[in-house]
Amino acid sequence: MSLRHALLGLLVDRTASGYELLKLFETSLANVWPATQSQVYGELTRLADNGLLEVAAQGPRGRKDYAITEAGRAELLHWLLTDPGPDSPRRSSTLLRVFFLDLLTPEQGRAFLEHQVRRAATQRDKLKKLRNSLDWRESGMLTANGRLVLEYGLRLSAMQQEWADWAARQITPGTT
Amino acid sequence: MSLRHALLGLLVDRTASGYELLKLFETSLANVWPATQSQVYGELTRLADNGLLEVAAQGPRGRKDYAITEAGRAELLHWLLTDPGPDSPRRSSTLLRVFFLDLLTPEQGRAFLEHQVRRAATQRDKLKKLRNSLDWRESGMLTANGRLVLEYGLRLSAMQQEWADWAARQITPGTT
DNA sequence: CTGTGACCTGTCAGCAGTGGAAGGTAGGGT
DNA sequence: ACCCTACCTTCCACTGCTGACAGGTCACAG
Repeated sequence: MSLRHALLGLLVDRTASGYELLKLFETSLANVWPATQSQVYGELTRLADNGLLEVAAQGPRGRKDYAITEAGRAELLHWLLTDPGPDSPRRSSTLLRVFFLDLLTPEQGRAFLEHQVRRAATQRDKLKKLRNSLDWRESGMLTANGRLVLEYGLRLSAMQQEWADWAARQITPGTT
Repeated sequence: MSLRHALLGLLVDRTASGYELLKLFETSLANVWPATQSQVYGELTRLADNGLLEVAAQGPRGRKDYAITEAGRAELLHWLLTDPGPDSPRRSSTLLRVFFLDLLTPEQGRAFLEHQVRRAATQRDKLKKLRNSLDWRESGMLTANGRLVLEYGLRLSAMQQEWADWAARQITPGTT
């Protein structure tokens, strides 16, 4: 139920339409909290009903510019100071597969893990490029906080790559 | 939709009741693919309907011992050889919060991240204890594959701890 | 002035997952 | 003989999320 807070957060220092927010999700928040179109529009109307947002202006083609209200700011602040609890129990179909990996031949198992190595490496490259592309200046929110999150992604993919490589070598230890 | 495959996997070399499977989820698979009671029982009947499982025996108090069928084995194997696709876009309310961390005071932000450091450290300790408790022998599935997954958890929590520590120091750089 | 594509919003069916209620049986301890 | 606990299953209401469909308007190019 954090979609609402993501939206509130994006509207703190700017007003935007559902369409714009959608784009923002695709770019900045995609790796942290993806959301579909239906979800965003639905949540926006709900937030407006609850008084956490208000329609600041009506644009050209039915466009609605949403702005955060005082109540919305309060709610956001309150959420930020709340304990996230155990970060949603991570469900990973990849790790689930690893759990049953001995049902395959060692060759197949190694192939699977090496595939994961490559996947992680690709992800890592993508993030590196992203970092280099917008590093300097650009005060558009991605400065302070965005960099922290980006760094997390980098470290995560690095760790995954190393782990998968290690795991692959565990399977067929002494291949002379 | 991988719950079915988790169940099939658990039934590969043993037969079990829904109740037992539930316990297995709580212990071994909890960190990789948690499941609730309603889900397990529901999926089991569905799997039996589809012929991937069969009721091998009826126990004392309505207990049903499920066994995997040939069709079930085939399905499981097929799934294992399938590309997992991009591992479910990870939704993290913690990272979402980090994204909006500059709405708090630097002190509050640092406190938040330091809390994450501690959380990760706790998790790490828990996993370490788990590893030490069942390392030797014990061929109960946790030998080969389980160790790989456990190692993933250890590396993940280590990474999270280091990252949160680093991030906390990013916020108030020169505290003389 | 026509079409193509970007902009912009809304709704609905369906599924996976959560949480909890309800109901019942067997076995062990006192 | 009794109760308590562990065992064991089924059902349901609710939420978050997905994917797709449906509908409309502005802007610009040819």
